This record gives sequence, C-alpha cells and structure tokens, in this order.
Amino acid sequence: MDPKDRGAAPAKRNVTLTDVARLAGVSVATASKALNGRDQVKAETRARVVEAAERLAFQPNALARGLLAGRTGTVGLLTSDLEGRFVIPILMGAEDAFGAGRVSVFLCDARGDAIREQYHLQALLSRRVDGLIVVGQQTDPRPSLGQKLPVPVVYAYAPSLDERDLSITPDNVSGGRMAVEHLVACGRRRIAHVSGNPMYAAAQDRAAGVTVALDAAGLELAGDGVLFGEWSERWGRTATTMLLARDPEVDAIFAASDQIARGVLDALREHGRDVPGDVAVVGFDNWEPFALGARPTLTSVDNNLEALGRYAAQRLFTAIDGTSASGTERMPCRLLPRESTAPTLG
Amino acid sequence: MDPKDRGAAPAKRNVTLTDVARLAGVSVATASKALNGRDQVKAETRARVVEAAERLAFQPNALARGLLAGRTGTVGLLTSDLEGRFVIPILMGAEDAFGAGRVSVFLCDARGDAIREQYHLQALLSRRVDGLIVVGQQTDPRPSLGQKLPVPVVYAYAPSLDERDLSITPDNVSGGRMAVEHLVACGRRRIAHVSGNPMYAAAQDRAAGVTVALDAAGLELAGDGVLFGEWSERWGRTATTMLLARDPEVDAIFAASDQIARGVLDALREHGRDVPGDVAVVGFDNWEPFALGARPTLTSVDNNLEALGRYAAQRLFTAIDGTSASGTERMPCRLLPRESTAPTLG
DNA sequence: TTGTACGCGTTATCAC
DNA sequence: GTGATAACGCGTACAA
Repeated sequence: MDPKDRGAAPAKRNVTLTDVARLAGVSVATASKALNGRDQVKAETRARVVEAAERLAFQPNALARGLLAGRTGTVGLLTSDLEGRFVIPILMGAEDAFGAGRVSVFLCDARGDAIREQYHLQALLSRRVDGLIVVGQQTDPRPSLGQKLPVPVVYAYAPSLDERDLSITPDNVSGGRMAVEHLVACGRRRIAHVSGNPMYAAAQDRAAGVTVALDAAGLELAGDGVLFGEWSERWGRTATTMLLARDPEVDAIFAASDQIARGVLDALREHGRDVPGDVAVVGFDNWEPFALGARPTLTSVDNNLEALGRYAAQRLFTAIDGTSASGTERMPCRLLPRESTAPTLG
Repeated sequence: MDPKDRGAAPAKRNVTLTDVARLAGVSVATASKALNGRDQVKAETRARVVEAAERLAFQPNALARGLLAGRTGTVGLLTSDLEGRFVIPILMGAEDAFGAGRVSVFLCDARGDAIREQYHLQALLSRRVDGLIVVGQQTDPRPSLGQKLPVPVVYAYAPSLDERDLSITPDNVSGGRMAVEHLVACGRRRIAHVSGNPMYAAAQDRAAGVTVALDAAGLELAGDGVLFGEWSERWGRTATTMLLARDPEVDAIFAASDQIARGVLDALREHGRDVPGDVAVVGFDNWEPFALGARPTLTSVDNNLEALGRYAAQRLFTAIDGTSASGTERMPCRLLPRESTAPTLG
C-alpha cells in the first residue's frame, strides 16, 4: 500500500518547515528564525511566515529538533508501582513542574522485575530522555541504577541505597509524630499504634515517630507495644479486638494506613465503642476513597505525593541544567483532621 | 559550563555509530548493516562490529532512527483519569501488547480540561507518536479528537461520540446481566439494584443489563425500581436502609460499584442481616482493596481493563500498519465470585 | 563484501 | 534582513 494513503485516516505526509517556507516565499532559514522569535527578521516577513505556518497547521518535528539540540524535552518515569496509587500523583506533580506540554513523560512499569526495569531503561536511554525519575512501590531503599548513566536521575518515594544518588522520600517519622501529636492535642492519653508489615521501612519509621511524640508528651504507648501485622483491613479488625482485650481503656488508635484504619473503625463499632467519643482514630495515606467513605470520616496523614512529584521534577530540572545533587531529602507530611478525631467536648 | 561535563554525573557525549565503526575499523554503513542483521556482511566483520558496539555500550539514537524511518516506536496515552484507576491497567495491557521496550508510551493527563488536552495532543503530535490511545474517566461517550489527525487513534474505556472512530469500551450491559444471572443461579428471587449517579452511562447500562436478566428469569426488580444516587459508600448505606424499609424480604442486592457495595454491606450488618445468609451482595469494578477488604469478601464484576488495554493496543497496532477500523466494540466483563454470594445451602 | 553519498527536518553560522 | 550551508545520527541506494 502507498504509505501516503493508509486506511481511512487521511495520513498525509507531515508538513515540514520547507513547506511553510515555500508557501511564504522565503528560505527555510528565514522561516525558522521567524517562527522561533529570532529578531533578525522583518516584521512583515515574520507575519507572512506565521500565517503560512498556521494555514498548513505546521508542527515542528521534535525529533529533528532534539537530534540537533541534544535535548529532547522528554523525561522517563520508571516505576514498579503496580497499582499506580503513588505514581499517578507523582506524574501529575511532575507535569505541573515541567509546565504542561513543554516536557513529555514516558511512563514505564517494570512490575518489580529487575530485568524488565533494565529493558525499559535501555529503551528510555536510546530515546534520549533528558532525565529519569525512578518511583518505587514502597519507601524502602532500592538498588541504585548506578552512577554511569548519561542522564541525571532522581529517586522518588523509594530512596536509592546509594547516597551518591538524589532521593526524595516522604518523612514517615514526622508523619507518625504528627498523628500522635494531634491525638494528644485532642486530649487523648492512652494511645495505641496498629501498623502493617514490620519489614517495611514505612512501618518502622511511622512507629519511630510515634515514640518520639509519646516521649515528648510523657506518655506510654497503650496496648503493650506496636501491633505490627499486615497492611489490610482484616488486620485492623483483628488487632483492634486484641487491643481492646489487653487495654480496655485505650482512647485513641493510630493506624499506619487508611486500610488498617477502616478495619479498626469496623471493629470498634462492633465492640460498641463510639468514634470519636470513646476512641479517636487516625489513618495514614489519605487515600480518599477509604478516608472519606469511612463512618465517621477518617482523619489521616497525607504524604503529599503530588508535592513530592513536583519537587522531584524540579530537582531533576536543575540537575539537567548542570547542578547535580545527592543525598536523601525527606518531604513533610500533612495531617488532615476529619470527624474521627473530633476533640472530646469538655 | 562545558556541556560535556555537567555536574557529578559523567555525562560523556553519547556514543554514536561512527564511534563504533571507527573502533571496528569499518565504515558507518557497514557497521549499520552488521548491527541490524543485514545479510550482506561477512560474519567476521559483523563479529568485530558487534564487539565494538558492546565495548562502547552503543545505544542507537532512536531520534535519528525515527527521523529517517518516519516511525518513532512511541505511542501517546491521553487520559483524563485523575485517579489512575482505569489508566494504569490499560497502560499495562498496552505495554504487554506492544512487547516490553519495543514501543514506549507517553502518558499525559488532561485532567478533564479540553484546553490541556489540546495542548498535550499538540505536544504528542510534534513528537511524532505513531498512534494515540485516548482513555476517558467514565464510560460516557466523549467528543472525538477529529478525523484530521495524522496518526490513528483508539478510544479506550470512554468511546468516541463519532462512530467513524474506533472505540473499545467495557460491556456494562452484559456486566449487569452477569451479576443478576449469578444471583439467580445462587437461588435468589428478590433482587434489588443500588446504583450511582443516573447521569452516567455506566449506571444506565448496568441497570439495563439487570432488566434483561430479570426478564429472562421471570422476576421483578425488588425495592420499587433501581435506587440511583451517587457513587459512594454513604449512598450504599442510605439506599440499603431505604430498601429494607420498602421491601424487607429482599434477598440480594446488586451494587453498581464496589464502593456502593461496601456501604450496602455495612448497612446490612447494622440491620442484623447476615451476608450471604439472608442477603447476597454483588459489586462492580473488582477494585481489590475494597472487594477483598470487605467482610465477607465481595463478589464483583471485573471489567477486564487490562485485557481492554491490551486489545486497544493491538487494534492501534493494526491501524498503524495500515488497516484502519471504526465503530464501538464492547469487551466482555467477568464475574469473580467470593463469599458475599455463597449459594444458600439447601 | 564494503564504502560513498544522500536524505530525514531542524537550527546555527556565516556570507551576502 | 535574508539565504545558502553545515551539522545532528542513522539507514539505504548505489557504486566500487
């Protein structure tokens, strides 16, 4: 089949600068200058060229441009986040920072497979991305892509194991601290912590923040230590039942995820405890479908992923522009108070 | 600053085919043939070239290649799906279909804004993507991008309003039908339907499927018609309370989303109804955090988004290769039975 | 079997 | 103020 005429789509040859120049009656060089705002071109000529470009719906070929400039205006987002819960806000933040349309983002999902990650990495490099953002699925440190890459890399969410890399990760310690400080400020004294799988850095970090805040308030953790388990509603229910048996006087529970918190709320209701009247509950992640659907709506710690993505993109930009950096930076979380921690009246 | 030496990253100039040719002691043309498997090259020469390429870690410049070939091996995924619940499985399916690494995907989020969509569209076209997949945030038909685009387009999830476009959308009608057929097969007779916002095509289509299945079974819808409301847990609770007042004998509820179903389960428990003993419940979407976290676990209709994405990508590929198509194709759903509809014993 | 030369579309440099 | 020309890196006719 004639390549100019494939199927129903009138896939005519893309219009080039040469076409525009011809229609405007100038050389390609002049046309280029006119369209790019160079000031060595007569106003009237520029107008003619611009009009021709519009008439032909001219779109400069970014490939040719990139080939010449050595910059493509593209960035690779390499993720292992199967659900997309983390990568999407980061993508949005990155798009914001880059300025819509100026930079385009290649999104690749390695699905937790190192081989596939390497494969995608090669593809991205051969497409000459200007930089890379690597997004992990947890906040546990991950292996570095190495120091030999021809483009700058920023690790987001999951930091790199190599301190020579630049990583941006949520500050889970301060997140845990904020949750407990909030509960203390609401007048709670017997505060328990139900967490997820203790192998996760996020679980350990949030628990560390809890300890800091309790120490500062001169309180002991209720329930005989952190209740580690798994990141599920089921565990939230089970843990709460155990907790109420061990320590019936508990008046607040900080859950290390919103899913766990939902289980906690369920179990509390089942055991006849009023929330927030008898027990206040705080979750983590601010995953809105869970937090807003809860009854009562769930106070939660938001780890500001969109801001994190925006910031990661900014850092990548400055690295692309020549100023590289390294180390792990922690982004603050933010507490969103809702009904589940309304202060006790009187 | 010297562009060859920016920051700590040893961002040496990318190695080109010329470098490889020089090291191997051949011309670029020969090197090109050797690496691309052309058969007009002596085996020994090829070996020398391949080795040189490996030594230098040569990565062919995809930009130059694309410029020459008129094909870039890139595809644009244009979405308006703020949460990423739909776009991520579609992206994964598309990556599968394309074959990891052979095609890279630009992901752009228009955030429901037509201006931003147009902006991203221009950027994608100027990057000379070979094709586009447009993913809507609902299954309601959306405006077409038009017939004048230089590349083929496939609309996924939300079909295009223009029948000249090719659209792939879940078959919500049959999904609704499957849910009710399953309930009937489980021995239920008084089946109600709690749905979301009636302005959504998904709500209307699923309800239509319900009607089909009930008619076929010779049953009437319980609860005095479909209970339309909003796509929230809250509405699931409210609607269930209303429903039990209107029709206490109801023995099954089909909820048009898993979130609604969660509200339904909550309210049923509160009113002392056992699930599935007294009432069976089916959700929609198979959103696993909700469906598997529910107590009992929730039977749900999965609209097979990953398969939809894979299929959309395949269709896009054949369109890129010249065979364009049009019309709206509906992809079947799949019912995943879980505890909430265990058949009544005896 | 290998090498030379051209073109893809654009921008920058240098004549005019 | 404008235009010819050379690059960017690669693939491919064509010539050797």
